[in-house]
Amino acid sequence: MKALISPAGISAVYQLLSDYITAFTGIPLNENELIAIREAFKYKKCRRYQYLFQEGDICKYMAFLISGSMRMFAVSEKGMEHTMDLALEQAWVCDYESYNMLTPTKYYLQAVEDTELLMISNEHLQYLIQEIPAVAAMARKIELNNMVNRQNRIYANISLSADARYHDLLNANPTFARRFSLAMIASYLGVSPETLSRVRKAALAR
Amino acid sequence: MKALISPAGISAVYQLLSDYITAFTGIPLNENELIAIREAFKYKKCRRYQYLFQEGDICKYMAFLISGSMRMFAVSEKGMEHTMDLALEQAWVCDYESYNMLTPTKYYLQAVEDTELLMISNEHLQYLIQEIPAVAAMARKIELNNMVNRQNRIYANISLSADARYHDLLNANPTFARRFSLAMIASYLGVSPETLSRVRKAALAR
DNA sequence: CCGATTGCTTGACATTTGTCATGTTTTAAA
DNA sequence: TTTAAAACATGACAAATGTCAAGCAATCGG
Repeated sequence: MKALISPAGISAVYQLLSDYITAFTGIPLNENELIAIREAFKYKKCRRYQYLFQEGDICKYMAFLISGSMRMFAVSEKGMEHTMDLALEQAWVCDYESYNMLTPTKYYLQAVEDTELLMISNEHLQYLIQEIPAVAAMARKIELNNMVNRQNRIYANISLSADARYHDLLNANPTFARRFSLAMIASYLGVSPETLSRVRKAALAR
Repeated sequence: MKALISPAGISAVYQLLSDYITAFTGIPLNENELIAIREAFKYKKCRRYQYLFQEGDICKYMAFLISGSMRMFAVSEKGMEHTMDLALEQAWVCDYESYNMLTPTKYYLQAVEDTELLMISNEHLQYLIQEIPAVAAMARKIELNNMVNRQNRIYANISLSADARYHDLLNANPTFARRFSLAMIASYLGVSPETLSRVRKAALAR
């Protein structure tokens, strides 16, 4: 059995987060801020296929991926899975609606690979935002990026073919093809796995 | 020629905005706050078909619709219009990306009918957010609603048929069918006008 | 290393949606 | 009111995508 914890240990995990915050915002963190961040974020490891939440749960935490990958999807009445989000290390993931409004989520959040997370509740996050300028800047920037990404995804959905949407997605996220199964990517794009398989084949022929 | 200004005059227009803020947030506004709001928002009227911004412009203002309606759309390389947003009175509209990052917008914002607006620059908005709790709550709530709406639209796009997307949209916005042309709604849904026409016909047959 | 499960590919065909052309209806300006 | 323009509807057909079934390939636990 493989070890699930980072070889370098928990400490390195928090280091990764604070490095990310500093790099992402351009604002350094002082010693007190580092401590507050360590106290606010819970470390968690998920095995492959493990769920962080399921339909009907409240999404209590926003999660920062240290390693591994996750996907968030909904299940339609006919039992089909529809992928709302795909996330790799250094990405954030949560159901924004449930997290902020404390309503039951429509989604499932599942680890695609063995995954390490740092999780923060909304109360802790609001506290850090108030106290730490770098965290405030980060939260603001994440929200903005999220908004822009969703806008672009909507535009792709209403204007592009399956083929174009796929190549757009890979262009923005070149590693997705290696890290997520064909079925997951197809479901993210809103096409059948068969269609995506044919799109890939057509791309090879060029 | 029809008069474009509200019969009741400009004052009533600002009253509408402050009533909206109070009702939307549940937080009352005091006299000083009302004055600050009046100073921060510019009144503007747009004739039908007039553009508030075009591709390449910076979206300098967020607009609150007092009356009328607008749509925001992009034009693809093949010259097709793709509607990102449809807005009626009491709705807010802007290109969130351009407004916040000061980048040139990809979109056109056009009045669908003669429209009255109250517009606010990002600097003024940030100031009001700092100074007025009700405005802070409102901005937060608008952002959250926006995020949720986009998430739901993405889910509809990747999981529902043209027919289901149309009826979903009308369910959430029953007046859209009267206020926006078939072509605009079709382009919002990401289907051809002919398809939407047939969807409507099928709905009648039930 | 093996078998079983899962993921992927492929073909045949069905369904949905798009495109083009044309005619009708509605709208708005003179 | 009249007329031109725009919006909408409809039929015929084309293209894109979905579905189903079967086989192949990769993966993983024993």
